[in-house]
Amino acid sequence: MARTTGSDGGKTEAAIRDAATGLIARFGYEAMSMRQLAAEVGVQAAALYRYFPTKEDLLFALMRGHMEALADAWQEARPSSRDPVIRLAAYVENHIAFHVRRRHSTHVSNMELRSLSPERLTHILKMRAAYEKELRAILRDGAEQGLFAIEDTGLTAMALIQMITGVIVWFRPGDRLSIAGVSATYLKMTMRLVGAKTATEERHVYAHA
Amino acid sequence: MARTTGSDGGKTEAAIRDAATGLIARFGYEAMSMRQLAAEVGVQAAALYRYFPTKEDLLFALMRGHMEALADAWQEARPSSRDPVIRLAAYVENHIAFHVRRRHSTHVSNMELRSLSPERLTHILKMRAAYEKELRAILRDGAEQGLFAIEDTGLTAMALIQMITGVIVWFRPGDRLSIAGVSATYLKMTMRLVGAKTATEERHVYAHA
DNA sequence: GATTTAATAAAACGAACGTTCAATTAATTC
DNA sequence: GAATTAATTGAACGTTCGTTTTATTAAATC
Repeated sequence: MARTTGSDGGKTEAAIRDAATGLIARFGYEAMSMRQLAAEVGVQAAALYRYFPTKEDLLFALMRGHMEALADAWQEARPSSRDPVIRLAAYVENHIAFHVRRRHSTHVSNMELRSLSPERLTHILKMRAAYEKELRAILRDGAEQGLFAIEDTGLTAMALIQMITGVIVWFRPGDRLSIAGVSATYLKMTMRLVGAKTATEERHVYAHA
Repeated sequence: MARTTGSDGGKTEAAIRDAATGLIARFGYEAMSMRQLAAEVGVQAAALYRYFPTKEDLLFALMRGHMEALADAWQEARPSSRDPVIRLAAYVENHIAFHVRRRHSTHVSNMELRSLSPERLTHILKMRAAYEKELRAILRDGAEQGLFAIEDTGLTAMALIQMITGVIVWFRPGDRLSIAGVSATYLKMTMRLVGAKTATEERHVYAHA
């Protein structure tokens, strides 16, 4: 046999990306063989090489796609308001929603960086840095306006990112908690962590004093 | 040649563990070959099999050793006080100090769980669960005594663990920040995150009101 | 100092790996 | 409907992998 009935390049490439994301997330990049991936797609191993010249090209394509989707999602979710509290809330909510929605893809991008060539590693890290820079800007603005009580903007940004990305480590859709509930709780923790004074909290503080 | 002058089983095993921890942390478990490890130790690949029957046995030994060391460190650092604030501070400080000190080992234990057999994975996860249970107990006690403002003990514990373990992702000894400085900042963020009312903060709140 | 045991080297095993190549068939173009 | 292009197969290549076996030498024992 050779070309199969109904075969289509576009569909096959998408199927490869999907299957690879799942397999790498589950077993790891090194542990996934090209033959295993081909079997998952329903194709022979050689067919993969029409779409991705090497295994590493495939990994890089997945990671770049993930980072581009993340940047796009944030552009879409970014609020027009200049209020740091509103912007921080939007950042956290978009981050959690995106990463839960794309759990496997996130796992790949976070765990397999060391399998990238130095140039490609740098490329992905730059995309990540640009995204994280947005959070630091929000924190800096909030601190300058006296809305946040922050010791170190860089440290706080890293702590927040680790915390909110960590959701995907334990969260499973259909758990006792809904995505919305988890997101709301993480938002409250975030606001306390940065020392934000919300209207509610101020009322509580005054009542207490 | 065969047995070499000055060769010693105890020393060789320790050298294998050290070298393996470094190599797996850098390149990943699957990517590290037994020949590469042997070369790092300064020995032939076959010699490794006198100490660890299989590659997976070696990985499991490293992970179990890491978790045991973590449990020991916490037993050592655990305060006699029953005050949740003091206990939480001790937990966070010990956690950060331990993980920074054993960065490579931590990376191995956090990233390579999927290379373990199901039984061994369960074993390591149980050790981890026991350690994290201590944190949940502290948070629960603090919440019950009205010292912490926490929505969900389990969620908060996970968020805290992700946050304070994340230090090792970006922290490099000899950075612009000292371990003590980072630890102090993370402790403040922790206390705010759980809504702890410290003496200092209460004074500040009252002065503000 | 002979004997036993511990530690290692050297070579080899079969299996699996990423990748390539030539052949073959489906879909498209003219 | 013939010619061309796109998609895929099946088989093979050389390499590397984890692991085993056998032989050899250093250290420990008596």
